[in-house]
Amino acid sequence: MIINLKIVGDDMKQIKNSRQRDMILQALKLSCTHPTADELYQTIKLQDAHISLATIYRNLNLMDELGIIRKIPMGSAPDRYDPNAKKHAHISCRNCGKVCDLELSSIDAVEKELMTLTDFCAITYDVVFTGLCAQCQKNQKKES
Amino acid sequence: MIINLKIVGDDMKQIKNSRQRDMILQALKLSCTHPTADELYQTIKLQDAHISLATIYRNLNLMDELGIIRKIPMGSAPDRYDPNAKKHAHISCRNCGKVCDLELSSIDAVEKELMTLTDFCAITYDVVFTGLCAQCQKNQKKES
DNA sequence: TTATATGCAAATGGTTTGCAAACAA
DNA sequence: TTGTTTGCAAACCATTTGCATATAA
Repeated sequence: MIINLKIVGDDMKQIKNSRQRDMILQALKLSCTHPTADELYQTIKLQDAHISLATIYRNLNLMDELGIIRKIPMGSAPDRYDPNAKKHAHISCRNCGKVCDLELSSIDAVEKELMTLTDFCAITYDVVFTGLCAQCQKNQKKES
Repeated sequence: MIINLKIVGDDMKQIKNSRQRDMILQALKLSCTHPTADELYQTIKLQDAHISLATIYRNLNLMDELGIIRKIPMGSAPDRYDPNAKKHAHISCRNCGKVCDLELSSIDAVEKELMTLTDFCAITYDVVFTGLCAQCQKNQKKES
C-alpha cells in the first residue's frame, strides 16, 4: 500500500498492515457489484468466520479517507463501495438497486461552470443518477 | 394544492388537507437554509407545541413524492428539504454544513450524454457537490 | 360516516463506539 | 515495547411504524 499515514488533527497516524484490511480490499476488487458493507461481510465471513462487521466498516471508511477506494452514498439505502477510486459517476436502478459506473466526459464542463458560479473551494462530487435498468423495464412490461 | 391524489399500488389515495401540512409547507417556504426535518420541527413547535416529529416526516415524504418539494439526500448527514421543486443541483460545505442552490446550465449536456451511454430510463438525479464555503475558508486561515 | 391524518411511543437498521485483548513494527 | 487494529456488544440517531384518537370531507 502506497499511503501509510493518516492526518488526524495536527499529527500523523501510522497505518499498520492488517490481514483483515487486505481481505476486505481484495474482496472489493474482485467484486463487480459495488457491494454494501454487509455484502462484503457475508462474503469475507466464508474465509474468516470471526471477522467483525465493525472491522469491515472501519477499514472501508479508512480506505475511503485515504483515497484507495470510494464510498458511494445511496440516499436512504445502505452505502456502497467502489474499488475504482477514480472520479466517476454512477447510476442506480430504483427497482433492483443495481449500480453501474458512468464515465461522463461532459461532467468536466459542469465542474468548470461551478467554479465560476460559487466561492466554494476544494470541490468534490458524488453524482448518483437514478433510473430503471433495462432488465427491470422488461419485467415491468411483462407484469402489465 | 393542485395535486390531491396519490397512487398507492393499484388504487388512488385521496389526500386530505391538514393544518399541520400547511404549517410545514409554509415554514419550509419561509426558510432559506434547506432545513432538516428536525430544524423544521423546532421552528413549528413554537406555533404548535403538540406537533409530532413523525408528522413532519410523513408530510415531507408525502410532499416530496407529490413533487411539491424536494428531499436533498446529504450522505451521512440528515436529509434536507427544498421548497423549490424545480430540478437543480446543490453544493454543501463540508465544514459548516450549509447548503446552497446551483443553477447549472451545463448539466443538460450531462443528461444528454447519459442517454447515449445507458439503457436505463426514467432518469432523475440528485447532484450534491461538496466543498468549503467562503466563510469557512476565512476561518481556517485565521486558525493557522 | 368513512377514510385519512395525527400524536405518542416503540421499533428499525445502518453505522459507530468503548473497551479489553490481539497484533504489527 | 508502543501504538494500532480487532472482535464483541452496546450505543447512536435519523427515520419509520403500530395503534388508538382526532379530523376532513
